[in-house]
Amino acid sequence: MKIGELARLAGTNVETIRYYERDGLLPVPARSEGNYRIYGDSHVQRLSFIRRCRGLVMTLDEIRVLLHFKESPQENCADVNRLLDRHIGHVAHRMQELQELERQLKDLRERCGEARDAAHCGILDGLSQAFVPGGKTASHVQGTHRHAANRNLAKGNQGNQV
Amino acid sequence: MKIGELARLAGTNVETIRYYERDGLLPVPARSEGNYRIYGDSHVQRLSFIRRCRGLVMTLDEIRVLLHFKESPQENCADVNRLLDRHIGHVAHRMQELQELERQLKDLRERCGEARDAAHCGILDGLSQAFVPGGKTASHVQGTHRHAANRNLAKGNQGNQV
DNA sequence: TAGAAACCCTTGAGTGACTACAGAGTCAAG
DNA sequence: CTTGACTCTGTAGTCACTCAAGGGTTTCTA
Repeated sequence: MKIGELARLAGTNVETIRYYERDGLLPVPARSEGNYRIYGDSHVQRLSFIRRCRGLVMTLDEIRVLLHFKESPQENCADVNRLLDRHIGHVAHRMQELQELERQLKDLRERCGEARDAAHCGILDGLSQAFVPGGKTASHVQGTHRHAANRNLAKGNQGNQV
Repeated sequence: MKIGELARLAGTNVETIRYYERDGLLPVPARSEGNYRIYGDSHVQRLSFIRRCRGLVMTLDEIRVLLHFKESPQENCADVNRLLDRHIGHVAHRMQELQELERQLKDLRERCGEARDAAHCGILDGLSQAFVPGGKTASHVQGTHRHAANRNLAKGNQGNQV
């Protein structure tokens, strides 16, 4: 099959497939006479695996580790477990941060019930004072502002994220 | 004061300040004889405002709107309220996504209790099957994977996020 | 069989909000 | 006068794509 069909089957778009190939996540496929990439079932499997992992907001590097284990069935999978545990930790951590963030934002929102002139807006006042903005962040799960073009995965944003 | 002191006072780093200047968030400051940027209290105020907003995971564009209102005290602040409401919505949405994500990851993790060979790892098995990876994402709040160098704000990642 | 439409190719740039680095200049202390 | 801390500009890198230009190939329809 050609790249367009692979894209449809795996729910990706074509540029992403070519990007994964450049990035070494997908093997370089055969080419047709007209220089078109030619794929088979194994590519569908592998790409689907990658997209499912991305749907779980793993980084491409994490996915690389998982792919390595898929290809080395005799190895011990303890690293897979560790990777997933760490990833779950990231997600949990990010959720805590967001909860704190939500609390702060709601606090702030309550400072200005109705519209008035900006000089007396409680929100702007609040933002001008030094309330403490939580702590540090060290996870990799992202994505609240995302405007367009997310086709069918929980990408959240262009980086990777939990 | 010079840029280093401003950075310390506002809890930013120096490159970020220059970046904000290029990006139009901070006014172009005066220069010393030796071509050093010279800042005053108003810069500290403004930069701190920006960093507090960033701590609440607002985008630089959102912050630009807020700065505009701070500078136009006679205008009606209804847009400020709207902006914050939308932002809170983004955060809430992202939290729901993360909850779903956590559920899926924990499901997956339970498939492989202890280490064995990768050929029989329930996690790799699970990732190879077609469980549905949630829905689309359209927020802008990010950040679970973030590895280093987050100094003192809830950045989460390099994009912006809720 | 011609032409159009749909598909594919490569290359390069753009996204957001920084971060890092190279190579040079400035300044204060010892 | 040297050392080291600080600053300057400019450029490239981050992450995971996404988009567009400018061309070639294949397939469908008239």
